[in-house]
Amino acid sequence: MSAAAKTYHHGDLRNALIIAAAELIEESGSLSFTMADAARRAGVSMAAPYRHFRDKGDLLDAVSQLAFYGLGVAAHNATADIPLGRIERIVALGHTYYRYVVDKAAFYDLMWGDIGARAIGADSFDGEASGFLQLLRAVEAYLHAEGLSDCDTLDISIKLWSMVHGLSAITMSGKLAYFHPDANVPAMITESAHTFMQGLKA
Amino acid sequence: MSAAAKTYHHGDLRNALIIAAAELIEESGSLSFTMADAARRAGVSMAAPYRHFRDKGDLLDAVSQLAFYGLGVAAHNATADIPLGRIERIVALGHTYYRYVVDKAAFYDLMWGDIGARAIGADSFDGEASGFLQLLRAVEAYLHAEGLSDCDTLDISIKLWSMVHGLSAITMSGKLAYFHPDANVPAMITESAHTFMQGLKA
DNA sequence: GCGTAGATGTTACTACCATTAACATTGCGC
DNA sequence: GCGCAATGTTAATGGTAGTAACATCTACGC
Repeated sequence: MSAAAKTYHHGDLRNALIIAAAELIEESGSLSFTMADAARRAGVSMAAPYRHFRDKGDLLDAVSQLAFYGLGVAAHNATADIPLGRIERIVALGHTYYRYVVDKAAFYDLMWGDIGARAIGADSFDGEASGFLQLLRAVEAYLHAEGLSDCDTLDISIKLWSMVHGLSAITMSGKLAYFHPDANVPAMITESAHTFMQGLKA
Repeated sequence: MSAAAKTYHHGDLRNALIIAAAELIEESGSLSFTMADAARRAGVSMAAPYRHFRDKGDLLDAVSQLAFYGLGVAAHNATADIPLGRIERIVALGHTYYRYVVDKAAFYDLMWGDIGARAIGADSFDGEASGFLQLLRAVEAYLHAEGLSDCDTLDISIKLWSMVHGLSAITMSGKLAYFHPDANVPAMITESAHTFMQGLKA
């Protein structure tokens, strides 16, 4: 059916609602959109969403997965031409992560905030699209190339991820600017990765 | 007046509300308490809080400051007997941070979440109680003791903080357990700090 | 084809919550 | 002590999440 066709049944309301919610979140810069807004944007009544999502949190879960997926895609695109084994590939992943957090600031809370609530349904990490999987690969290749094969890839990947996540989170919270207004965060990400890798060799 | 005395005027309602809100947040493990709840717990009508706080966000701001203050106190207590200049002092601060985030999980969103909203009123970092100030001191002393005086104390402190914050945040979000269920986070904090410092010397 | 079961939508609630308005009490400066 | 500003109270208002009862469509067995 055409986009303009008005049928009693929407056809793909579930996805339409996810997209509507994502748009509302991006536009408003917060998670406080109303179900009625999302429903209106999808062109249905305000009760219709409850046929597809138990409650608002359930809808937010779905948007969250979309956000994680988007991060994975961004990571893939950003590193496609950088050879495995180079630290530049790891650094590029870090920059992409930071950029994603900054650009999609409103998604941040959705992905990482609200501890416990949406923590369980973490299927967002499955599959090739997972940004973390890409980091694991890049780290593994780097460690191999540098003769650090006895290091724990998973352990190191998590530590690198934490560094970047922490820097991104602190920046976005506004606290960083409070005592280091002119911090160059991407540069710090690059340096941190290098310093850390240097420390591994010692 | 005694605690049980019922007077028309509460006497210290502002602080009573902050404490009530903090308790409700800890008990429920989320920020979704109602103003009516906080007011009831403080023993006043549901409209009374609005004489002291513009809205709920304003009350949350106040609780947030309390949370930061508590972190500073915890940091101070945890490092009192560890000499300045030792890396152990830095590591202890990291462990304290992590522990605070885990123990007061519900405060996490308040302190770091909701990007932009409460980001501006960052007075939480002022004064001696600030945990970050304590980190700065510990890092400065360590760099001096190790003959790394040409390093930028602020820059390194922020990087160390980010590492710990990232690890704490990722752990609390539940995502870490998804692919590394038996991760020993405190150990990772210790190792990260050592590896990073080692990298500085290279 | 056709008829019906279940999926999906709709309208019309309910209950709750943040916030405000109008009114009451009280402590403090003069 | 007097009067006013600060602080509380009760009673709306408006808005939102979620539910119930009813309507329409779609898919599938026959």
